[in-house]
Amino acid sequence: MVKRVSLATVSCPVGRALDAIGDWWSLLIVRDAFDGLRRFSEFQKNLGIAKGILTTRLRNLVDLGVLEMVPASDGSAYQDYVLTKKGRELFLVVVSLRQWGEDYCFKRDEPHSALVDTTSGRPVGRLELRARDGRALTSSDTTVRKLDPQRTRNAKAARPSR
Amino acid sequence: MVKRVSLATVSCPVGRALDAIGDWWSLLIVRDAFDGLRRFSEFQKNLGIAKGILTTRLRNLVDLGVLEMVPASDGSAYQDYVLTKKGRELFLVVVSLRQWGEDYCFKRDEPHSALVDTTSGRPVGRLELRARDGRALTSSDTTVRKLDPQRTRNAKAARPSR
DNA sequence: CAGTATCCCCCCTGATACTG
DNA sequence: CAGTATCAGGGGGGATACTG
Repeated sequence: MVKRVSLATVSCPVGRALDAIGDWWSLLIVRDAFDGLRRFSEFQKNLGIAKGILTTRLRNLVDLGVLEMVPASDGSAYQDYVLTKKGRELFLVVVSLRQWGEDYCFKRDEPHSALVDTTSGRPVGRLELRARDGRALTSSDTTVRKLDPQRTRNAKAARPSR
Repeated sequence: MVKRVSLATVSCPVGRALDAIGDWWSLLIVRDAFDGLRRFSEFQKNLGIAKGILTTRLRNLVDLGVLEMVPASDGSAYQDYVLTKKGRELFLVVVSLRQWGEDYCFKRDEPHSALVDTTSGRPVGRLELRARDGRALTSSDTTVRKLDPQRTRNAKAARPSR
């Protein structure tokens, strides 16, 4: 996928992560994969995405190593798209978005889907960030230690100035 | 910001969250805000974003209630853009992206910025999701309990079919 | 400094039709 | 079903100039 600017080489991990899966559809596909969808048509129907776009996105995610193609579980001639380890480790990204969405993108009492612990069937707890010694941390307890003064993006990399 | 398709009304919190802050620049702006940037020019220089785009994005984030404008701390005639509570609670989204980026978007020994606990100056721990009873959970321990069979997006909401 | 205004291009997106 | 091919459009995105 060609982009205007590339964040693939910036020193900030957030930038690189967004470069990989920060586009409009990718995380939704990953979310659906967590929900058990595997087939082209399942993604297409569930997302309402155009086939061409879906093809591009799936290929991109496969190239990135987030999804992999495996022989279809139902024995058909096609492939299933399943999460790799790299893809499964996007779990907390999806969960963090889910929790924020639940907290701030719904009106009171407006129903939404919920993430449940399969063992107990009860909703999961809140995500937490802790210090090495176990103290819970919020944004005000942390700083980014920058390792170099490099700019956030690699200036002019994407397009020669006219 | 006008989009082709709107996810603002889907029942999945992930979709709604992405509808709000899932575009190319918004989370980068939020990340910079966590890093202490407040001024228009700071964002503009650090992101390398065009001024017009930045204006649009900042306004969108203010409209969403993620950022708010406050009188400039240096007494100048302009405004500072600071995170609201809603914005600060995107912290874990940014952290999850950061940790995934650190794990999968850098070569071995390639330097990257790190999030440190200000008190100890040491890198923070890993994000964790736990069940209500305290057990750590991974993606395979959870399921989404869907509350209605509504489609992921509101079909045809954005554009009448031709 | 902090935007606004304008121009323009390219790519993303979506729709439709087609193939094995 | 699982894509590929093709086309049209619209808007995101960048550069530049301008304003208070």
